[in-house]
Order: sequence, then structure tokens, then C-alpha cells
Amino acid sequence: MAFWLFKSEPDAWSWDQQVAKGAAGEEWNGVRNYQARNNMRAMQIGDLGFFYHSNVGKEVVGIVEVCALSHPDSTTDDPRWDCVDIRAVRPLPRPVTLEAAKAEPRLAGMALVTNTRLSVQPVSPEEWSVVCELGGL
DNA sequence: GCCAACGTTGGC
DNA sequence: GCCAACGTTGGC
Repeated sequence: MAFWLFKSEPDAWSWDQQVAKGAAGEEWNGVRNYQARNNMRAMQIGDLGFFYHSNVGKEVVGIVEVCALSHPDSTTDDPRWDCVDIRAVRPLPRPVTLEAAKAEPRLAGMALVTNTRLSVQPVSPEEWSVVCELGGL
């Protein structure tokens, strides 16, 4: 079981829209970056991820679960691009802002802080528990 | 709205 | 295979 982080601009695809998709979940499509794609290819059913709002909010707002393995991205004919499906699990009682993550020494090595432009990132078990703690879980 | 960081493209 | 040009992301 691995942990991940998914970034989205809420103007394009928000946590509320993700929640509205319910247990069926939704394709995490539109990724056109090899590193992000490779991370999705490595995902297993049941892996958990944080849902992060970039630009607007700049905070981790909820937890999602991978509910379909990597498959061709339906938004392109280009065979290079795959994506997984994810579904909302639960919101964080207290969203964890980028500012808070930067201020937390235990998250100094987190990709969210060190590799801001990567839209699908791995999260270590230690980072996962720290963010959950900051988020009030 | 600006700009830094970074990834991709394409000419050579 | 290198590297300059260009485009995109995302924080500020």
C-alpha cells in the first residue's frame, strides 16, 4: 500500500466535484508529464492519496483512494498518456496549507515542498501521517 | 500579472 | 546527443 498526492486547480477540477462523483470515482485525466504518469502506473487499487488544491487555496483538502488501475487517458488519442481513477474517501477536518507544510520540519523533504511543479507525487508513510495529524485526523 | 523553475521540442 | 527556444505550472 502506497501513498500519493494529486494536484488540481479547483477552477479546473475541485474536491467538491470529486466528491460528487461518489464511490464510482473519476479518471484523473489530463496529465501530460512523464513523471506524473509513471507515478500513476505504479499505483495499486486501494492506494490512498491526498487531494491538493493548487493556485486557489494551496492546501490539502481531502483523501482519495485509487479505484482503477492505470489505463489509457480518454481525453487523448496519444498512447503515451495513461491515468488511474480515484474516488473521494473523506475530507480533512482542517485543510493543510502549503504554508503549514513548509513550516513543518518533518515535511521539509516532501515533494509538495521540494518539487512544486509535479502534479502527481509519491508521499512517504511518515509524511502521510504528519499531514493527517496536521489535518485533524 | 509576473516570474522562476522546469519539461519538452526541434534544429543542428 | 546537445542545447536554445519555447510553453506550462504554480507560488507569490
